[in-house]
Amino acid sequence: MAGLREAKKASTSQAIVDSAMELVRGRRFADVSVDEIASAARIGRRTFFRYFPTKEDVFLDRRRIDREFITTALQARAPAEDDVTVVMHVLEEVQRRAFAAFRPEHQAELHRLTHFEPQLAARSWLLMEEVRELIVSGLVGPDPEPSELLRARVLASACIMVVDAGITTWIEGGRRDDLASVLAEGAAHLRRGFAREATTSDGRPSRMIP
Amino acid sequence: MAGLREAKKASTSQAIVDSAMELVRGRRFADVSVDEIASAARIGRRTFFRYFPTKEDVFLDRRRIDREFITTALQARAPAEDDVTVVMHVLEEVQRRAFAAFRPEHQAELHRLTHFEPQLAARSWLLMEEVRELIVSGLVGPDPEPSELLRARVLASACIMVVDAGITTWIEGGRRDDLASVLAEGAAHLRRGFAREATTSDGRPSRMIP
DNA sequence: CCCAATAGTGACACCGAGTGCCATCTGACA
DNA sequence: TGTCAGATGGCACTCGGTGTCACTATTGGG
Repeated sequence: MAGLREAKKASTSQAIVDSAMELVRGRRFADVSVDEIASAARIGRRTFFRYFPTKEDVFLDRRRIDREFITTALQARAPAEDDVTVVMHVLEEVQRRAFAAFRPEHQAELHRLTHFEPQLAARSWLLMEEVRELIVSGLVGPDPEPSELLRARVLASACIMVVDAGITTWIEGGRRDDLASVLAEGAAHLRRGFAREATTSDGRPSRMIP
Repeated sequence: MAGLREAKKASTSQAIVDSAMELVRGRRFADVSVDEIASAARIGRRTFFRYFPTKEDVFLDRRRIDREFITTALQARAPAEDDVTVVMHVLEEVQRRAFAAFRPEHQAELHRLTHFEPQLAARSWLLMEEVRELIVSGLVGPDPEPSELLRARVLASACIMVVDAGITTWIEGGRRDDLASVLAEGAAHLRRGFAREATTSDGRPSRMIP
C-alpha cells in the first residue's frame, strides 16, 4: 500500500498548519517564529522547511492555484455567456477552493492574515497576478493583438478586483448581505461601465456626478 | 545655512541607490547583498539600514506616495469630468512622480525589478493598494453606503489595472504605440463596460443584470 | 577661533529566516 | 528479517535586520 509514509506526511503537514494557526491567533505574523511553530508541531526546525519553503507558505501554500481548472473552465464556457459572467464564476470557484484547503475554524484568521499582514498580503497579490494571467490566456485567442490583450487584461483584473472589493465591502458591512449578491452588484458595474453617473440607493445623486 | 549635513545625507542616499542600481543590473535582487551595496556606496553596513529600513526600500522608498496630491486632485476635479477620466489622470500623475524620483537611466531597470522580482513586485502591490484606498476615499462622500463604496472600489481598482495592464501591453508591444493612447483605450473599456461580447455587436442583456 | 552640544557613523553582538551537509532513524518490500 | 530509499533533525553557515556604544564630524554660541 505504501500508504503509512504518505499518511504521516499529511498529518505532519496538517499539524504544522494547525499549530501555526493557533499560535498566530491575535498575534502578528512576524512575532511567531518558525522555532515556535516547529516545536508546537513537535518536529525539528529543519523538518519544517522540508514541508514549507518559507514561513509564509504555511498560510499560502495550500491556496496553490488549480491552473488546470482555470484553463478548462474558460475553454468550456457556454457561448452565450458574456465574459464578465464566465470570469466571475471562475474566480468565485478559485476563491472557494483556496479557502476550502483550510479548516473552517481557521478561515476567518486566514482572511485577516492575507489582508492585514503585509508580508502575506503582498504574497497574495502575486497569486492573484498569476490567476489574472491564466484568465487572460483563456480569454484571448491564439496570437492576440495588443488591443485584444489589453481588453482581456483589464477585464480579468477588474473581475479580480470585484471579488476582492466585494469581499472586503461585505466583511466591513458586517456580512449582512449575501456575498453572492454583492459580487453580482460589482459584476453589474463592470458590464454597465462607469461612463454614466452613479446614484446612491436612496436615489440621491452622488456629489461627483455632473 | 545648516546645509552641509543635509547635503551629505542626500548624497549618501543617492550613492546607495546608484550603487544598488548598478549592482542589480542583470542580476537577481536576492543575489545582491546589503554588504555589497554598502561597500559599493562606501558606507558601513549599519549605516545602510539608517537610510533604508529594508533592502527592498532602496528601490521602492522613493516611490513613496504623495497622499496629499491624490486627495487634493480628487477634490479639485471639474464637475463635468466623469470618474474614469479623473482617476486616470490622478494615476498617470502618480506613476509619473514615482518614476521621476529615479535617474532616467535607471527607470527601465526599476520597471523590471518592480514587475519581475517577486519581493519587489509584491511590495509594489501594497503601494497600489494604498493608492486605491486613497482614491476611494476621494471618490465617495462622507459616510458612504456599502453600495457606493463597492462601486468606488471597483472603479479605482479597475483604473489601476488599466494603467498596469496598459504599461505591460505597451512594453510587450515594443513601445510602438503612444502610451497615452493605450491608456485611453483601456479607459474607454471601463467607460463602455464589458457587457457585450467582443464578437457580438448587439446589446444582448446579460441574465445576471438585475 | 575654540568649545560644547548634537547628529551621524560604523564596529560588535545578537536574532530570526533559510540552506547545505550528514549521521540517524523508519517505513517499504523482498 | 534484512536491505534500502526516504524522512528526520542536529550543526554550522549566510544573509537581512536591530540594539548598543564608542567615535567622529557638523553646528552654533561665546
